[in-house]
Amino acid sequence: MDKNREDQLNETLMLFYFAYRTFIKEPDRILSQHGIHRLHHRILFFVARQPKISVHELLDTLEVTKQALHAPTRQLVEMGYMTSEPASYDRRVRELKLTEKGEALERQLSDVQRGKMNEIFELMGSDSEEIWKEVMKNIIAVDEPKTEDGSTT
Amino acid sequence: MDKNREDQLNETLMLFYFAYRTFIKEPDRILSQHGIHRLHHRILFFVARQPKISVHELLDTLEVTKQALHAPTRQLVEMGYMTSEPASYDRRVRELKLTEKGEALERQLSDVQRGKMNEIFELMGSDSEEIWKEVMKNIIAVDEPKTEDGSTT
DNA sequence: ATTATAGGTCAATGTTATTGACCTATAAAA
DNA sequence: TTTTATAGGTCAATAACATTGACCTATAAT
Repeated sequence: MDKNREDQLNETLMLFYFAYRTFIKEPDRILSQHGIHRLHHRILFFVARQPKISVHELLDTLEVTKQALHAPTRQLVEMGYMTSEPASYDRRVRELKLTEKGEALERQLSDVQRGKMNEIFELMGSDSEEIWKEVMKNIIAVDEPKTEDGSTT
Repeated sequence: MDKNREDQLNETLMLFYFAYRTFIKEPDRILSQHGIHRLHHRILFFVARQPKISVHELLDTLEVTKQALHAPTRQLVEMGYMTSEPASYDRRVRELKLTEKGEALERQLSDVQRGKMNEIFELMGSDSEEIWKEVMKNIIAVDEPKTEDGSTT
């Protein structure tokens, strides 16, 4: 790989780091006003996307241990942002759902990020949205488990 | 904002989170084999890009306190990955530089990321690289300080 | 001489995360 | 029906990573 190409790729590495850091800055500022943190936002986000998600599914999504998830989850329930009720189909399973208060906070936090992405994609055109997503999907793809014949599961 | 548009933007939020997490996974695995961590990679990366960078410049780049930077920096020097020498122009300033051993480790870590990005951009075409970078630059731009007349500094 | 800058260090604190152990409740399988 | 597995909660110990605050040396600039 020639020097110039390496410099271009180094720029992408820097942009990835700086962009991610910037992207979570404002939500983190809002979270801290409520005495909660990044992981709380992630929980709120994924519970909002998939109401009645189980603790187990959330663990698999976030790739953390249940001990790491437990404290923030309990806090969110205690603060009235979320409920945790036994599932009718299996009383061992807890179904997590946002309350109206939780939905409002999740909206406030994620709207900052959705609004910024929307603004950029409107500025740059809808092709940019598809391409940006495709690049990100390709990055994630490396990490996905494969079956023995090489097909993705 | 209609429901469908919100769903599309939610997908971008998920992709950003999952892609960033995947992107640092393999370097983190290598780092842990050496008993060091994410911040060490960041230090190695920025010192590699800008040899003779001062501690102060590195603090500004990484946006951490000097107390947070200090331990990892000292470890990297003690482990023989980096040197810290007084600058000729101002003996208070320490110039950080990678040793050959440090350059090799930085290359090993960042090549995983550069290689992945290169592979994706080759697959998707050079337009995708320019567009992806432009989106990321726009995300970073929100956070940049502005002068009174609105021009970026 | 005084003040400011660059950097190093110690202490206290707190979040995020880990591994390991152990508990209850419930469901599924033998 | 007894046994085993699953879902979840909790406690403890540990550790990275980060903060604020305080204080120190050395050097440069005023």
